[in-house]
Amino acid sequence: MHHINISIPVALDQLFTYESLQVIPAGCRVLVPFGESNRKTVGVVIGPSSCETLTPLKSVLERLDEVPAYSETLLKLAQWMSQYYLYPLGEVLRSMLPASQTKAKMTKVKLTEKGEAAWQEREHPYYLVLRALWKRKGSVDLKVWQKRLALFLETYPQKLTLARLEREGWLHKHATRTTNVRRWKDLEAVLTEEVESEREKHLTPAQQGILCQILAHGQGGHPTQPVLLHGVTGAGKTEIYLQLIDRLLSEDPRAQILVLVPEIALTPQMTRVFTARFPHDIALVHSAMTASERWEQLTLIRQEQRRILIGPRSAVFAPFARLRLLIVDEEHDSSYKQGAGLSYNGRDVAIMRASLEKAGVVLGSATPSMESYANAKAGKYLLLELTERVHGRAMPSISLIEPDVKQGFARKLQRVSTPVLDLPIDSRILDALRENHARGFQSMVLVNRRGYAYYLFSLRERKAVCCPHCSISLTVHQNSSLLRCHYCDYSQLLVDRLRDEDREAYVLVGFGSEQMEMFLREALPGARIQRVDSDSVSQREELPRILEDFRQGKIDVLVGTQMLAKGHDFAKVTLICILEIDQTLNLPDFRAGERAFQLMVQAAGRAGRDSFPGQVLIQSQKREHPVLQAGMAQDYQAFWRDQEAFRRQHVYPPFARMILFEYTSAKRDVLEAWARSLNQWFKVLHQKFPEQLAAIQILGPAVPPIEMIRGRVRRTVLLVSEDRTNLWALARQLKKAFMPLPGDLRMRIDVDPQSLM
DNA sequence: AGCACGCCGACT
DNA sequence: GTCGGCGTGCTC
Repeated sequence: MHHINISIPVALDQLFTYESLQVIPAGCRVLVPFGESNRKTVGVVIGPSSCETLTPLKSVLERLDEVPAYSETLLKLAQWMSQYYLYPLGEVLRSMLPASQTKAKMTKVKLTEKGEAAWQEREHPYYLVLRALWKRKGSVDLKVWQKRLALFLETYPQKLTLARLEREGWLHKHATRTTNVRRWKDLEAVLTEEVESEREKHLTPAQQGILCQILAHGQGGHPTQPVLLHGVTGAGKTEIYLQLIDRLLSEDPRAQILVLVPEIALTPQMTRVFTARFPHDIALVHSAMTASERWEQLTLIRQEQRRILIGPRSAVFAPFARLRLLIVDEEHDSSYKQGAGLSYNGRDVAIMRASLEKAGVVLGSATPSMESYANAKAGKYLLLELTERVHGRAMPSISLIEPDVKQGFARKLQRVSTPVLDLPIDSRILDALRENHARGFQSMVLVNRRGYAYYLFSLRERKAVCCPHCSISLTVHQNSSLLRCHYCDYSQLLVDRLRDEDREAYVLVGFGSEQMEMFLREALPGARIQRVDSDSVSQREELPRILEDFRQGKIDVLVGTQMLAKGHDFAKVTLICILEIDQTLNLPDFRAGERAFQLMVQAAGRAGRDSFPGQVLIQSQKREHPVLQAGMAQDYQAFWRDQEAFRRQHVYPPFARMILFEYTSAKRDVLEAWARSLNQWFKVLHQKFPEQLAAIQILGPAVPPIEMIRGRVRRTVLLVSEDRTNLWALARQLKKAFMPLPGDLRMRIDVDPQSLM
């Protein structure tokens, strides 16, 4: 009998020891009985256990991988992530494989025959409930089902529980078996369709120089240092990636390469470029794929049937056999940071993985994050800069226009469809749009928020109409017929909220993408206008289709949120209008300036890619703002100087590290009492460890800008310090000190938070 | 995080 | 008297 340590996906920082007849190597998944009910759970073998135990051990039920699912480096990476992100190892390991690949058991809820009959009979008293709970006949995941029930009872309060419905014979619970644990199976060598591979493009001397420096950097042993490739938009960074990959593959035919891209850039266009150059080498992962499709692509990488993987942040965990190079494109992009759960930054994990794999890593961006640029300046990264566009193409011009219209205006609710007196766009910008269209070119208009109007303002109460579950105003949608919360998806029909005579007491404030689209349709008669935001492109295939239509010239003007400014290249777009940069700058967030600068420069990068000069018009009342000045000149150095001073002065990243603790509870008084005990705890700690805490700022417990989300009140504690060691030590203490948390309190830890809201 | 145990209010 | 609410505590 062997004793082995196994990591289980539970919120516990400990390993569990099991018995096994065979020796199972580290990194293999196993099926084990866990907990009082011995529920079947997938664990990961960490190694042999040496310690003697007094209690009898349970036995491993089944070995799930012949060859470890987690390589040695992936296990090390998981351990590093667990430490760095203060997250239980078992949960980290689970997050590294595609969802539902590690679940052994799932509970489902199914209609009985009696239930199905009622589900189909309109007149049945239970028709409404059952329809709300089952979108179609068949099984529903228990958790999903319970959420649906809660939602239903909110509108139709009555006494209904799962147990009662089960007892009355409408439904029954059943557990699906362990069969959906994914195994690696040998794929037949997949035939790729014959594609004419595209020839390399000729590099400019500047590109050639960069390529040589990266290659030289990687020679003589291991390329230990990341490369930060800072190249203006249109400087041909992609071509450098392609030729770098090509050189590497001809040097080492078994080498594998990871290309990380922001989620939004995973369009057919992007993959076409890589596939054209390396027709038989591309594996691809993106969010529209099902778990099994991803699993299949990962298998191709694992079995070395493909040498290049393109994917979003989660691709950084792919089971490479021989990873030699990692490329992080648009490294500044905020989509590399996962928002919920284990909130890791794909770029940072990529750098750690590169170092563990002894592989090279190249970060590329036209607007590097201040974190990466600071690392480069400090000599931790090799900084390479491309300052000119290929083929001597001119940089687009950016001009700032101080609006001749009143901003922050409000409009009567009743006459929304008639032309309004206050215009959302300066007349010069509108003229430029008209003229550009008349000349046969395309334009893009960027606004900050989806929906129709930003919010509905009650004149009587002098405040915006808010979500009942979140302390945030509801956004007006669908030509002001619907109110929706962008945090919890709560929605309410306007007719349900106010009677007709009440309408006089409300006004609409702000132009969302939906209303901007309507406005432009009126203002630009004859132009074909399409809106792009997460409402209009909810279906997965829709965005690529719209972008393709746009590329083919079937659309004249794209209106949308900032997602338009990211990574798409359109040859005939010669005018881009950014209407609300001031609001971006005004956000109560120390990264506001960085976001605004990125938006301007990235948007400018979309304009005039081909042989037509591009123009960017920024509507702003802050002409003197140094960030806007830097943005207009597309001068990263000027931006850096301004923000560096500001961030150093306030000790913000990248000159300090941050760890954010968020505590939530459904009850405000519970949370307030909790905040007091946290304060007490910090006070005692300060007395005990004055030196260690001297260099750490403890901000909070504080009320965050959005105090309540999804019916849970929030408090935050922000730890800031330049002293990494003591910062993490304090965070670990704070995490441990109150475990387990009393009552319904929940804690979320966000290391290197992207947002402090 | 699940899941079971256990101790109190309101229904047949 | 039971059903079912959710606080508490454990998981090799």
